[in-house]
Amino acid sequence: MAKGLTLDKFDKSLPMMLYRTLDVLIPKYRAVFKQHDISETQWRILRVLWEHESCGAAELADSALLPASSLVGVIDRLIAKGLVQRTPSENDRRKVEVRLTKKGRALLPKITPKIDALYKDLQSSCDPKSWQTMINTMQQIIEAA
Amino acid sequence: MAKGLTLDKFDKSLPMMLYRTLDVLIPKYRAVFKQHDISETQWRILRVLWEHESCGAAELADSALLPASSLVGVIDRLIAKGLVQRTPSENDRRKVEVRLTKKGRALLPKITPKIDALYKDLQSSCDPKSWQTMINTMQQIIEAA
DNA sequence: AATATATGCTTAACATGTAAACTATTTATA
DNA sequence: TATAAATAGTTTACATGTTAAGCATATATT
Repeated sequence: MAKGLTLDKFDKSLPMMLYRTLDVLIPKYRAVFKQHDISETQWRILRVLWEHESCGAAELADSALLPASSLVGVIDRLIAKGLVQRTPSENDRRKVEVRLTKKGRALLPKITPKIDALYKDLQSSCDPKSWQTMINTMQQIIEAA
Repeated sequence: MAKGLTLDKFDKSLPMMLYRTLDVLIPKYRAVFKQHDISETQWRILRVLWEHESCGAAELADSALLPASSLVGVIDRLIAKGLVQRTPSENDRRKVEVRLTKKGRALLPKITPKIDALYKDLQSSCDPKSWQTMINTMQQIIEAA
């Protein structure tokens, strides 16, 4: 809020606080991803595939918090980079399976430690109890919705 | 997370929780804004202008948490709807002043009560102390950044 | 005053989000 | 089984985000 005007009630509202928090966190992540020429969105895909060998598009979109229609282009670009591949499913010919390539899999252990370090650092700037309350309260809001 | 796969550590990470929380909140807001044919982004602009008669573009972008380059198009579309106007500043000819039109100002009291009600409802689903801890912890993260 | 630098906004190119429609299958139902 | 309905993914059109560059004006330096 360097030059920002003040509208206290608005500024401290939950949506604005969520946006603002992301606005300070994501650039830090992006700086890491940029070193490996991927976007934060692309990272979310890779991160899911890392733990789930093969995913249908719907699962993948859901797990990475991407709208299905956005996923298409993101996967296209990951394929162009040789990080994932798309295979039509055999059982259900509507489905598509997405999986990491060797190159994609090789990328993850290079990035993950940096991200983990970043996260640990972030977490250490907060009281653990407050942190947990923050997470739990968000979880509660999500579940109540 | 209807169909979402489970990656507990990832799912509960702060960025993902922030995204997920926004993902449940923003659609509720959008439903209100849609009734008045504006987007959530446009609303943030109007909301700021409501309390600040006339804003330079930089202030406005900062206050509404929009990148300056996005602001241009958003303002263009708000002008097309007749809700705001752009006036070149007299003192500094680089600057532009943005302000509500009569129509724009008239829109606000129609939307605000619905948004306030929505917010009150949201807040009532949480323990006030937890809520405040959540907000404070985010504020702390923002300031630490 | 002349030049350099900074500032404020805009433009451009591309990635992603949003909403709705569309296609090809599959599954359910008459 | 023929038809309707649901599902999986894609496409489209448009709004917005991201990054970098561009342009005009203003300010600082010499």
